[in-house]
Amino acid sequence: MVFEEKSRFGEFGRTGVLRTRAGDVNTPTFMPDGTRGAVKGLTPDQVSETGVGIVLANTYHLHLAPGEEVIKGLGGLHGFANRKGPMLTDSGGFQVFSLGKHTKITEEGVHFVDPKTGDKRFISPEISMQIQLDLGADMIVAFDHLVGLDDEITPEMIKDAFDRTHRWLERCIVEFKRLTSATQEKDRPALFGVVQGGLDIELRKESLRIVQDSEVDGIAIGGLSVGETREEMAIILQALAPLYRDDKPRFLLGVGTPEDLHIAIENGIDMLDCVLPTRNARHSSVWGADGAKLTLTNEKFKQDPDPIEISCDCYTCANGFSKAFLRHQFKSGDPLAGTLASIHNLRYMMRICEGYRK
RNA sequence: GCAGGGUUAGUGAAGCGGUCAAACACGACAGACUGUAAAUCUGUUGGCUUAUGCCUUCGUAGGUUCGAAUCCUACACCCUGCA
Repeated sequence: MVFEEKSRFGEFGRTGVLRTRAGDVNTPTFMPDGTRGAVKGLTPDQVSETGVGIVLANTYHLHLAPGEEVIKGLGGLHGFANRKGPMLTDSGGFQVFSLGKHTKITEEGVHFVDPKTGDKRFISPEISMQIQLDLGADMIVAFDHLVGLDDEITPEMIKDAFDRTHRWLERCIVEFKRLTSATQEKDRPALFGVVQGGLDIELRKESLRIVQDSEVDGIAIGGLSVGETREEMAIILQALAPLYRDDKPRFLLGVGTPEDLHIAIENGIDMLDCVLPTRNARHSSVWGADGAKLTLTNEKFKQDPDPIEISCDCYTCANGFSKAFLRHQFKSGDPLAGTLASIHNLRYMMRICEGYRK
C-alpha cells in the first residue's frame, strides 16, 4: 500500500490517494463498519453507490463466527462478502474494551468468553495477525489495548495500556513479517499501528513517535470517542496534527459524528470509521440539512412529503422517498426503512469527505 | 328459556374489600446511540400540575361498608353448554 498526498488545506488538512492492493481510494474518506462482513441492511453495491471506498469488518466477530478458516476457504473476505473494493479489518482490540466484563487481559493476550456459546477464547497479538491475514483484508490493524475514560480509570491504567499497546505492536510486526515473508510487497496487506495514551498529550505524542518509528504502513489513532468530550478529543488531534509523517495514512478509529469528522479531517486525518451513521439510521435517526439531526419516527413527519434532505444526491433522497414514507416503514418495522436511511447517512458522511477533496 | 362464564385505561390482560390512577404486554409519544454482544436500549403514557396534592375512572343504575375495580340487587351487551 502506498499513500500519496495530493493537496493541503487549512493548517493541517490534506487530500490524497490511498493505493491498496484492491484499488485506489481518495482521501479523506469515511469507512462504514460491516462488523460481520456486511454493512447491515445494505448490499455491496448499495454501499459503493454512496461513494464509500473502504469497508471495515471485525476480527473478533468473524473469528467467533463463522471462523477465519471458513472465510479463507471461500476466497477471503472479498469472496465471502462479495465485495471487490478495499476492505479493512479491525484487530479485535476494541472488544477487549467494550466487552471488558468478560475479559481477562494478560501480557500474553486476552482471555474472554464467547457471549453466544460460553466458550473460553483467547486472542493475542500473534493470533490477531494470523486471523486477519486469513480473513484477507487489504488493511489490517495491530492488536492494541485501550481503556475507557470513566472516573474509575486511573493514570496508571492508561499508562499500562499505553505500554502494553507498544509491546504488542512489536509482536504484531514480528508476526506479520513472519507470516508474509513469502508474499511480495505489492500483494501483502497494509498494517496499521495504533496510537494510545488516553487524554494525556505527552503520552499521545510519545505513542505517535513510537508507532511512526515502527515498521507500519499506516498510523491509527485509537482510544478516542470513548466517553470524553468533543473538546478533549479535539485537543489530542490538534496536538498530534503537526507531528505526522506525510507518507503514511492516518486513520482515526471509531469516529464519529459529522462534527467530529470536520475536526478530524481538518487536523490531518485521512480515514475514519464509525458505526454511528448506520446504527443511527437503523434507529431512525438521520442527519439532514444544516447538520440537523432528525428522528424519522417523529409524529411531525407523518404527512411530510419531502425527502430527508432536498439537496441530497443519495439514492433515497434523489428518488424522492418522503419522510412520511420512511416514518411509516420504520413504524411498521420494515427493514427497508433502515436500508434507505443508512444509504442517506453514509452518503451524508461521504459528502463531508468529498467537500474537502475539491 | 335454563345453567354457567364474562364486561378493567388506545388494544390485550392482571387485580377480586383498604398498600389501586390500577401489574404486565403491545401500541402511542419522546430520547439515547462514536474501532457494532446494538433492526437495540431508556423514559413517559387518565386529567390538572410545583406537588408525599386534587379531580375523574374499572359495562349502566342503585345498595352494603369507615372504605368497593373487588361484596349484593336490577338492567344492558358478549361467550359457552343444555334444550
